Amino acid sequence: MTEHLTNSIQDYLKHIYELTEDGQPATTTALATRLGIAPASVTGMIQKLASSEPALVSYRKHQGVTLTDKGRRAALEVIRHHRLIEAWLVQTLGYSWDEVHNEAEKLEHVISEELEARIAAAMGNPLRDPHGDPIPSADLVMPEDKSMALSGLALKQEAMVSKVESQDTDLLKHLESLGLVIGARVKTLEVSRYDQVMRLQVRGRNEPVVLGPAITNRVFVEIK
Amino acid sequence: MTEHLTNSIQDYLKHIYELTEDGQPATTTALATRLGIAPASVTGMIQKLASSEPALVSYRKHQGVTLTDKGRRAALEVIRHHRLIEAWLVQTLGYSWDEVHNEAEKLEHVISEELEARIAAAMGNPLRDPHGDPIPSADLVMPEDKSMALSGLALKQEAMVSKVESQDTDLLKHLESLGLVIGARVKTLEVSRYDQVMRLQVRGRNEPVVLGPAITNRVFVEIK
DNA sequence: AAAATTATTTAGGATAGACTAAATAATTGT
DNA sequence: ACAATTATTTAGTCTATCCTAAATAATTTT
Repeated sequence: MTEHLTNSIQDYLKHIYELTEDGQPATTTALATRLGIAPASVTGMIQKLASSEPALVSYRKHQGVTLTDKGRRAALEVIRHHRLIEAWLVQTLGYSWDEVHNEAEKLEHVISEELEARIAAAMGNPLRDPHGDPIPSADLVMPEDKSMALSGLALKQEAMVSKVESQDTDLLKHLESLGLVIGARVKTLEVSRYDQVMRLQVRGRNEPVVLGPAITNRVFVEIK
Repeated sequence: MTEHLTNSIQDYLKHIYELTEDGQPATTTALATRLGIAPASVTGMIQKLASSEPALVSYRKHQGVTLTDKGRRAALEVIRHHRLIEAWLVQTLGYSWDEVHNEAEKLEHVISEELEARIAAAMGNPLRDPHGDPIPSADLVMPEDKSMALSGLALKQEAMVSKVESQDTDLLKHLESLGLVIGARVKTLEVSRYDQVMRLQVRGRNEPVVLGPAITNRVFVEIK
């Protein structure tokens, strides 16, 4: 019984993947929040995914959900689609990074493997999407992500912005105006670790910028 | 009550549009065949579309269906999406005209107006898709289609191939091998009108080709 | 024009995936 | 450790869209 993966199921798997990246099972409520549906509905779907053949998730009451191998591969497939599409729309249709998310959210479920391959080939098999997130390879291996939150950077340390974890258009536009885009070089001038506030020198910019946790926890860097 | 148009409803409207292009209402069975579902299911959906506010189709029992103005605009929107996407995939990802149909069939339902506009702009607002079908304009006007079936050409008449009405990959490949692609110049050498068989000179090709109705009724031409 | 055939509609169900309200389990605060 | 709070699950519904079987209407044949 080769189960057809509906849009809805693909979304569940994608979000479970993201919620379990820290190694912890995903909770019903967290999933419900992300999916924008009621917790009770999530429980129902989870039970179905856990008892399907083959099972896509592994689940024990009140213990949260994790992906099985099958489920993980399906999730990576969707994530690969999403990130390739974002990169493609930005590169070929002049979208900006803050505009592509919703479009990719819909397209990710309907492109064929053939189209996926053509998009990837047309762009030379990119490793990152416009937000800096790694794009799983065609054989569904997620590239190692060596980035760390800006808030984790030590004093006087230099690094390069490698990823921004947000789909909030306003925030993304703001970051752009600060020069905090993928590839930007930064150096910490002052850090207040407790509340994750920092003063930062952005290469190519005269004035340092002062950032709060809403930003320092969402902008990721790699030490060069 | 702004009804959300589901994929399913968009498909109904698109097929009703195509079936009613000859001015005749679409029958339940014809629609069912095209949609690949049971006639009874079509009746149910039609009744719903006819009684929605605003109505998308106009319907009287046993008399078939036609589109209302609202319905026609919705159908043209889907058709515009479909044809723009076909043109786009062919032009930017090297698809051939016989491969894009299924892909467009899925994408047509999920692209935003914004993406539609960007695709159209990137291609200079094309008037025809790769099959030669007219692409409705952004304000949903279908360009006049002056083409006629190849089988309707008179003896010794010259014309240009302007459209091919088929999604059959094998047929499309065959036509390609005969040189019968959009833009090809042809001249009728011999016609057997009764059974729609004809012998045709294709410009740039040494030997004439002999064609039966499976082809002469699906290849359309414009007299230059 | 009656009979036979074909097309269409009605009636009754199924499934997917959401919801709410109520019940239960787990966690947190004191 | 017990009470209060929060998270999760169960039970029962709802909507969209499909299905099959049976009934009816339209069309075609004779």
